[in-house]
Amino acid sequence: MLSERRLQVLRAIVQDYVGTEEPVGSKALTERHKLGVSPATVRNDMAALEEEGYIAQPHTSAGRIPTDKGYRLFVDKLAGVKPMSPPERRAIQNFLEGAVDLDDVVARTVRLLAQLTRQVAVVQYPSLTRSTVRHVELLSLAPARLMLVLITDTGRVEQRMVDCPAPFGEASLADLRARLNSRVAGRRFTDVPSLVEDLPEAFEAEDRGTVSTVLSTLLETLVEENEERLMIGGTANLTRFGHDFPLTIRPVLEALEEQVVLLKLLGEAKDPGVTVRIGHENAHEGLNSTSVVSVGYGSGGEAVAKLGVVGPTRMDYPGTMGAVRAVARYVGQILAES
Amino acid sequence: MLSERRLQVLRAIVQDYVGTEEPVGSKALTERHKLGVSPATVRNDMAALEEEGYIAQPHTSAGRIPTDKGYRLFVDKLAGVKPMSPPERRAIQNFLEGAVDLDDVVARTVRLLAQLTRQVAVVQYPSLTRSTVRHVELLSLAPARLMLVLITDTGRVEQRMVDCPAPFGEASLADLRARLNSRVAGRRFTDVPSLVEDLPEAFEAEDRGTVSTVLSTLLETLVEENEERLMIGGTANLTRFGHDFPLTIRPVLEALEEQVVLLKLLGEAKDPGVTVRIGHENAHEGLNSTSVVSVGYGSGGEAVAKLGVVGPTRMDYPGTMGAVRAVARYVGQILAES
DNA sequence: TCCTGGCACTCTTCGCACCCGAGTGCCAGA
DNA sequence: TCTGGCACTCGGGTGCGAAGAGTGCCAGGA
Repeated sequence: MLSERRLQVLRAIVQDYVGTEEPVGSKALTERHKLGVSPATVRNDMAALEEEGYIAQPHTSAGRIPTDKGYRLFVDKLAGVKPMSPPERRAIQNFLEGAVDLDDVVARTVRLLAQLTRQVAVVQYPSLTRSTVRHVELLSLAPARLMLVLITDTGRVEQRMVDCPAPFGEASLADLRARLNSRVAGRRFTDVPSLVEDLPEAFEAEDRGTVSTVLSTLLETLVEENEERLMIGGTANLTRFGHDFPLTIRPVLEALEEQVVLLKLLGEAKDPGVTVRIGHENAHEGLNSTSVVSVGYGSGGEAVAKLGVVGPTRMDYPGTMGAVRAVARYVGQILAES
Repeated sequence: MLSERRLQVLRAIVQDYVGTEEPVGSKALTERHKLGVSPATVRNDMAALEEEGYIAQPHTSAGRIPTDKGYRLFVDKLAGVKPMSPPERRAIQNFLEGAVDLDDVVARTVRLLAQLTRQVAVVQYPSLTRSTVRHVELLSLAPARLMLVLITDTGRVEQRMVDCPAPFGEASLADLRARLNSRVAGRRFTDVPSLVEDLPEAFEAEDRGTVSTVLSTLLETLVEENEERLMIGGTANLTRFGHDFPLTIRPVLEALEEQVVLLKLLGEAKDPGVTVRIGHENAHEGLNSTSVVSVGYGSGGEAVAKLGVVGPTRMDYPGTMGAVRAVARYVGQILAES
């Protein structure tokens, strides 16, 4: 177990390194932090911390920088979440309240997060699977062609074309629309399949094929998780990454373009609170020198999607976590109101 | 007027510089291109080209690189559009045909363009203003709350909330829905305002307020050009920009995040064919060292939106123009089919 | 037992001088 | 009008030495 002072030394190293972006030495540490001990003592502590794998030196005779393990300890034990100041909170709220529709909410959230954290922001659209159905609409586009429109309680709209096996009359269409809505409106997505199972039986034989097709399209839409979209912003902040960054930035940009990777990344965060994945803790190789700070957000008490930021492992964790948490909270509120 | 040979020299300089990314000297030119003259002659030609502002040297005693003006001449007079090869065409078509909905079409187009050109691809969603209305749907969410859903012929869906000044009965709603659709379905957006102008008069006095509100929301949605969205991809290709690129890449990333800037950029291209904007021809400062190759695309004969790529001024113009043109053509086909 | 000051050692990072080569401009001659 | 030759320029790479930052270790003191 590390002594209290050694933990303080680690904390100081992390803070200084995050601030200066340069390896921090024993002398500089004692000057900038009131540790009450001499550089020599700090050197001993540093040697111990290095032994344990919390810090490392880029080359012999350079200062120390925290390792992933060091950041992990820092995040878990040494630093809390820095709450947003009241003015910041008001600014967040004001900015989000101007949104006119779901796209706008997400777009504003991305910009806000990117600005607050000065990092790359990722916001997942409210997921379908955990939402409830607000309304299902059926439109006849051609004799044997329907459009299915699904509206969720988070204001999201999905549409699908349906090619009917047989022509479908306007009366049947109205009937189906009414029955469908009376059964599923207000219900959770996961409950829908069992609720509509026996619906074809209520129709004439000639219409059953079409009804089944419509239903299966609806169910497909409901479970289509890979359709989950996300929005990214603040990529310009990647340029603050480091000096050697042509090599660093490229895999990150590539990873950010792979929606699958990002969705998986956000999905991994299971905690109710803010989740931090540091460096190699990220499964994706291109993100091995980045940290991901993510959190779930939702309109009710329950999370329907995730949002977060991606930045260098050398980031201001308390501040970033605070910003992410605050934004998630306010987005949830906005979604609940709309 | 420049002699034929000098134009050839310029062409050779552009081609070599695009290939090698290094300033090209007179000796190297005569070795790599069969100009039939000695380096000394080429030097004279180069001096003339430099005098005219088509090329420049980064420092004394370095090779020459083309200026924006030089690229402009190259694009206008010295190089055509390189057509895609049949296999490439087939690949494009196959890739786009797998798309399931409009979002998917746009997403695939972006990826395709980025891969083909190895540059940043920008695709604007089919614009509302030039489209026609396929269907307008009205849903009652609460006694005094409606949702307006607008479906366009390009498969795009827009939804808006409408807060009614007075409760609106289900019968009135059906009436409005029917009248609205009979008037505007299949019509162009620009014609809609005059078509619905007198609609409130057909309703009872108590409903007129609501009808007007619905109509004005609809009209707002139709003209809301700033709502035009776009999708960006291939930003990782920015890392191939150059050596000094921390400074170069940043303003580009920032410009790419400003949708307004990009929309304006694409919008500027008025030509029916492929438009190329080189370096300082781009109004936005951050894009002064990039070129934008863009073209309109559409489902019918008419363009409904734009797409293009953003890359360094040192790019393969013929190839890029060919790829952009081909992709636009096939996207148009796909949209027409759906 | 733990902290401290001192000291020798290790590396990296300039700054500087230097050379080399690519490329140029110009000129005289074909 | 083109060509070959020649002197000149300048950026990039290399080698060396000094400076500086930082470390590890050790012996002495609370």
